[in-house]
Amino acid sequence: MSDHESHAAPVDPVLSPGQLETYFVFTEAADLLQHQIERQLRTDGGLSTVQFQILGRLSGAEGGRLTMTQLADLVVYSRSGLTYQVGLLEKSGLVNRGPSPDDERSTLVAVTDRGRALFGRILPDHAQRVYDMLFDPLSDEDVDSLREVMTRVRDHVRALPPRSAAPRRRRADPGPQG
Amino acid sequence: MSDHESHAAPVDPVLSPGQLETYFVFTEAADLLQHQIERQLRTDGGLSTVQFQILGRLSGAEGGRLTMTQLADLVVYSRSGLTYQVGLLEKSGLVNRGPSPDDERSTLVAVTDRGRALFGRILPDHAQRVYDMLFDPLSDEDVDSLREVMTRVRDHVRALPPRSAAPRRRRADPGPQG
DNA sequence: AAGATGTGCTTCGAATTCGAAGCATGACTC
DNA sequence: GAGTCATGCTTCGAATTCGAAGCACATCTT
Repeated sequence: MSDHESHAAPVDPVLSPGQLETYFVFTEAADLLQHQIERQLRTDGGLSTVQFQILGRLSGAEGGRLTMTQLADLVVYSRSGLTYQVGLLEKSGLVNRGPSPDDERSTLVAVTDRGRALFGRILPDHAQRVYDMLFDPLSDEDVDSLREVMTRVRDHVRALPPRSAAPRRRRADPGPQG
Repeated sequence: MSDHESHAAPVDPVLSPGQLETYFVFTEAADLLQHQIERQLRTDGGLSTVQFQILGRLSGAEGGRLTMTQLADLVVYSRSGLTYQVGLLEKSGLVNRGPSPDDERSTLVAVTDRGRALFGRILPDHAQRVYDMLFDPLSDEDVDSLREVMTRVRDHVRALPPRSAAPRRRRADPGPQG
């Protein structure tokens, strides 16, 4: 034990006990919800959560279509994963893919009528299930508070500089001592 | 579709607009956090989130050991998935598996010293990262509120009757028609 | 105490996931 | 307008995921 407390003494924990507990409970609850939802959607409509989200985002989008990148960003999914999932949906006739007039590189994904119909058919049951799991035990104030807090967190995370997000080299980086 | 509006009239949406928005934002934020954390842990300690959670749960457990089932339940993971992950951790010498004295069927998983060491080494950075992402934009009251709300949700979901949870046939099921 | 039913874990197979690499188009500089 | 860097998407390979089925032990019933 040669710790004659130099400069770094008792090492303040970065997270207070309350924060740690909050983090754990948040994670646990989110995982539980996620698994239940996955199961429900699969059973009820034969869709995975991502597929459901894709249909939902497209149904809500201007003109019912979005580019692959926009979609990947909205549903928080990898590009390659999205390619795979959209491929499945297209095979099932729930979405279409076509070239973008604006940008020759882009692919526009659009919901089909069947896609909209399926989404509309599934939504009520899904909403009911979400209500039973998430909102049933919460008051209106709880919901408002939760929305407010999570919105702030989401915006904060989205605004954070991507940690190791230079997979593609950045342009002429002036560097540390530029 | 011979729906000549029978008893079910305008179909009140199950979720209010506020609830729907809350659900979306919650999901989005949780997914964002999850992805970031996954990446950070992988980069920083060579572990997946589940592996990290397993080490954490074991480190915090009485005697540093738990059965596979207890562990699967705590980290919210499938049994077979846990078998796989624990197998990986064992290969890396971070945990041990052994028979349970109480129940010959059970397997007891225990953290090794190396496992504890690794977990302890990784934790601070992880905590810092969680702070930056989740707690930085929140006040103390926000954190308290979030913990309280999520605790209620977690307990509620845990208490719910498993929806389609009869993967193994139930005992002498009288069946639909006796 | 034998037979039936329940529980704990692993194996197996099929589907999904992601990052890295590849390919094509766009944008910017000189 | 050729060269260079940036962006959008897909392909590829390797790793992970889950449920169903299988195996072994435990518990309950008669």
